[in-house]
Amino acid sequence: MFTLIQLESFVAVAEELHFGAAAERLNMTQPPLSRQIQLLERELGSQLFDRTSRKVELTDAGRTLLPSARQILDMAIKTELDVRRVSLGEAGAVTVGYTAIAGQSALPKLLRRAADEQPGVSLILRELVSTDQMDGLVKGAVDIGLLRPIVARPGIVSRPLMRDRLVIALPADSDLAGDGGPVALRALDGRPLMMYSTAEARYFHDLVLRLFASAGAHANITQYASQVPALLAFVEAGLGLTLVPASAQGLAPSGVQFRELEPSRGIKDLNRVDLEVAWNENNTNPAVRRLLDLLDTPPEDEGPA
Amino acid sequence: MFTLIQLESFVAVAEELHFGAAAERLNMTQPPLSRQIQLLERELGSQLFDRTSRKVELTDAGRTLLPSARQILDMAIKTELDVRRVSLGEAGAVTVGYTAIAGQSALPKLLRRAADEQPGVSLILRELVSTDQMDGLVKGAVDIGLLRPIVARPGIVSRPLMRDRLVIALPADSDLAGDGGPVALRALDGRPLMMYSTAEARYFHDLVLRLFASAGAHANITQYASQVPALLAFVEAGLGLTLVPASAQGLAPSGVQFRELEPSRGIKDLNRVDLEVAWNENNTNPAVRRLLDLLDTPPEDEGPA
DNA sequence: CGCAACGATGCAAGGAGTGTATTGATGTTC
DNA sequence: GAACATCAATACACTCCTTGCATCGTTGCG
Repeated sequence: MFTLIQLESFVAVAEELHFGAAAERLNMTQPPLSRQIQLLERELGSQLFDRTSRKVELTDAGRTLLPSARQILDMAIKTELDVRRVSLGEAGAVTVGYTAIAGQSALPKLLRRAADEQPGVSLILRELVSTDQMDGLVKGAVDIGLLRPIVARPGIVSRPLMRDRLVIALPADSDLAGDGGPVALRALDGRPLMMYSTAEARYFHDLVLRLFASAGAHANITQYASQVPALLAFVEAGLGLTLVPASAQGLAPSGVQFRELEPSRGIKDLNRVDLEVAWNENNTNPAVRRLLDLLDTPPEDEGPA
Repeated sequence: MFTLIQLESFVAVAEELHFGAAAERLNMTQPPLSRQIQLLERELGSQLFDRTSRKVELTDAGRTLLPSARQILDMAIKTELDVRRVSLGEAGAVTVGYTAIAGQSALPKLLRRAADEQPGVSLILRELVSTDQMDGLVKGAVDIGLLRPIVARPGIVSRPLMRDRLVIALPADSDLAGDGGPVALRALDGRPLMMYSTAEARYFHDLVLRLFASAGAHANITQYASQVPALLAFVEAGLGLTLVPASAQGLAPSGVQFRELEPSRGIKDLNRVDLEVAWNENNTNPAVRRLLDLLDTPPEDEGPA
């Protein structure tokens, strides 16, 4: 694993394209700078610069690294500032975890109410899959989780926040649209399917596959995305169809239409998308308590009437 | 500036909450681990753990650092894999920069066409403000920029991609909606305004302020966000109104309506949102050329008829 | 071809980091 | 309250790493 010093060295050379000038900028001499770059190249197994005594140019690998290097360094600086800020006794920090889907529904609400009613609270927002949120809640790294119901862990309490279901998103001119009524899942057999990325929305990925399997239909996945608007954009573009939470219909481009899943045997029970708010009962942060109170509403089923 | 090793040490202790177990996990002994944590605490000026010989607990500062530390380490690993991948001679990598707004319009199109017509190209996507994109184009860190027109730089060529304008987004029950015709900007005077974050959408932030100034109206900004869908969600929730590109109307929740800006003196010329594609004429990457060809379409004015 | 510029390499010195051994503090049990 | 086990912090010695100075080798330019 490389060091941040090596990344800084790399960025300086990549921007100056001259080892001597870069060294001067970093307040060091050229030879150790040269060696840091070589160490980095060895670490990454990649030549980062094509260089002679007269020219220094970035390779493809170097050009790939540069924006990421900058981003990592920026994050390191920002992180240092965040930690100092909290440490200096500013308003309590609350770390909120949310799933990709909660980011489209429950999170905006929480943000709104927090901004209105608790302007002094510093929210640290982390998009995490539900299992990682639960780990974070157990360990104290996450104060509040917006996650799907999973196996309870000792010390973690939760409460229903939202209940939803999946609906079919079709291109405007799809032959599957019919008269506007529910569509059988079997009718989706073999159609190009826009699917949730397993890294960011594994629950939905798995739920969709379970729905297909229960209907004996083949899920022909041709594209992945982690965000519902991206999936819907693919549908609008005619790349295929997808299943999204009913609550996401408000995000739809105009060239997308929605249909309910026909509630055949097995589908009705499977097609359930719950969202909970969870926290660690040993969490003593009063700002967390206050945020939880903001979310103290009964479950609601969202979707068009 | 801390080291990634220190972050790894911190994460291990934060997860184990026991220096001995964390040291074992890191294949080192406890005393140097203790010292790494102390160095990190000194570097950040913050106590990260409250600890005795019997208990180790995260402080607020520690809890703030933990998710960021994880993210930085994740990014470092991902970056290393990306660089190796490019270096191993896989299909050419193309770094595409895009503004927050282009991410809602031009980018999805590019992605679609690239996936269809150039499946072997590895796209590295970076959301950057236009000036940072231009810097990246000059330096070679960005191959293709999707940005607003800014002062040309030597060696950078550009081409119009999209032309747009701002429209008013109102809650469904707004008294400003009138009969559906254009609304004067003066009528927005003092209304709660949802505004673009300067960090991510400075151009739009500034354009909105210029429009207000030219109409002699006061921009009463009460919320910031970096993404159009978030701004529209705020409008739907009744928090106020906003100005968005006409092309974004397809993203609107059902509880939001749009009105044109009345083309009074000054407004018509100011209310112009252009998007260009730019690249460095010295860029020799053939994959870049091919992607540029995909985007070779005349300017179009997007919006409802 | 000669020359200047500049990255790479060799060497020495100082600094940084590790493990072993030990100390000091903290909870628990009796 | 005392004894004890556990465990983080500290001291010391040793090894490795990093830096700067000096020099070499290569590259473009005139």
